[in-house]
Amino acid sequence: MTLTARSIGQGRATLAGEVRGEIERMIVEGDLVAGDKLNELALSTAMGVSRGTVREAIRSLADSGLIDLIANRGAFVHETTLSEVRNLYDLRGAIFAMACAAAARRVAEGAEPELAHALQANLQQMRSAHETDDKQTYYQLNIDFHDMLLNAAGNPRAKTFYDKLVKEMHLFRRRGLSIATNIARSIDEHREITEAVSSGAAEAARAAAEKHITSGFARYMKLVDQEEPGTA
Amino acid sequence: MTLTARSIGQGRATLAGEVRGEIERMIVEGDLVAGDKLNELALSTAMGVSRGTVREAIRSLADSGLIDLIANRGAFVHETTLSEVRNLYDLRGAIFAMACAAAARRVAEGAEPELAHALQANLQQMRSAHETDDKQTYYQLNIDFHDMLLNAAGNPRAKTFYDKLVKEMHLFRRRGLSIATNIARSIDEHREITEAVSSGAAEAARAAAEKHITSGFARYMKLVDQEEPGTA
DNA sequence: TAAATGTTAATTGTTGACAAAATTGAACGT
DNA sequence: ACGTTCAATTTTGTCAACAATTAACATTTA
Repeated sequence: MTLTARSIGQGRATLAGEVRGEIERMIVEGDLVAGDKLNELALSTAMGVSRGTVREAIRSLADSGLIDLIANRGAFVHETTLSEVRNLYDLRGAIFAMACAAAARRVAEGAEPELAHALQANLQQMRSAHETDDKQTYYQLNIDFHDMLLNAAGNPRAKTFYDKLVKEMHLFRRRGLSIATNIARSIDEHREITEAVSSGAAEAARAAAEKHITSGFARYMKLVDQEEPGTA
Repeated sequence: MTLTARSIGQGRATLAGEVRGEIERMIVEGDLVAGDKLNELALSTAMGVSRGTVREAIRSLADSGLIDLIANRGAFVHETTLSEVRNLYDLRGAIFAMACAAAARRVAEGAEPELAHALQANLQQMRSAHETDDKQTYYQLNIDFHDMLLNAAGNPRAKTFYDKLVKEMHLFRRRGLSIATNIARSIDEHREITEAVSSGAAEAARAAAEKHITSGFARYMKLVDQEEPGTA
């Protein structure tokens, strides 16, 4: 592969950074699946860079949770177990709840004059996307909704970690399970969050956000269970 | 420096892992302070390993938040600002609250038969350490208390992240501020958490845990403020 | 003097080679 | 067949050298 032009995205001032992004893409897009081994030599020749550079990229990815490192044996795409998914949902719920509470406080302080309007707009678009059954748009709006709140919380560290969690959860979304289950219910939960945040009610926002993630997990579990019963 | 024998701590199967631990120690113990530059060559000759190995160690530390990486300029010990400390406290509170709620649920399920007793014992020891003004012991017991709860939550990922946060917060604890302020109050908050978790009351445990971290932050801020007013 | 420019030194980025460890698989015996 | 031993091969860990970038300093010029 030749390093493409679009690679000039963000953390890519250096070659290793570019390679890192490429490997991450391979994992997220399913080129590499859970359990796969990352062969340093193979990757380096495939990408036309040196082994050391690939090695550096892999090391940098390891802490993100997408990759497991075993000394003298190599790097493997992390295999997320069902119990880990539960843990990830718990963590994500905790972060998101905290972020929504913080966002609500900032709204109350007048620090986020645009937020209420933006959330409301997103909610409306989501409803029409649902009506027209536009999954693609719905999916993006859903991401945007959570991003807006995370950004409004004014806690960049929280956002970074949240994004990591979401990325890692995608690793488990292999079996083609559609994420979108019970959309109507999910949208209503978004409405609750929007109202609480917009009115500056921190505790209500926190509770609504936590509930949203928790029931999201429940919806997901239901899907998994009916697909492969008795794996829990 | 020659790599000491005690280096056989945890992530030390490989040389780079050992170097990483050594650099981390330097940062935590104050050998390297915020803003300091990490010179690859200097470190490598000092430790008697190759530059590449030091480089790998530094890269691995970067994601932990202790170190900032700037392309073509090098690695610097992260300078934690006051607003970042607030963010870290918020995050830590969210994780700890979630963990305590999870621990309470596990107690309710009978999955943690030892926990209530262990927490109670810790509480008692803490009280006597406070009476005899044994700061060293108190400090360790405080760490143990939080560790027990994080472990009981059954969420290793949460514990890892929590530990990272605590480590990063230590970076800000330069100016010799004693961490132990209003110990009596802190112990009473521990009692609240202990009671909620022991009785399996998840929501109460969550609230008590969150309050504990929040008021810990308030106590800390009071100290900082009276030391250098007008920095917030 | 101060700003701009050119030159040199120091430091990071990248690479290829060598050493050590792990995996593979064939030969061997039971 | 089955497991064990051990050499051959592959793969990772470490190192030292080279290239590219940045920082420091002297020199020129307005």
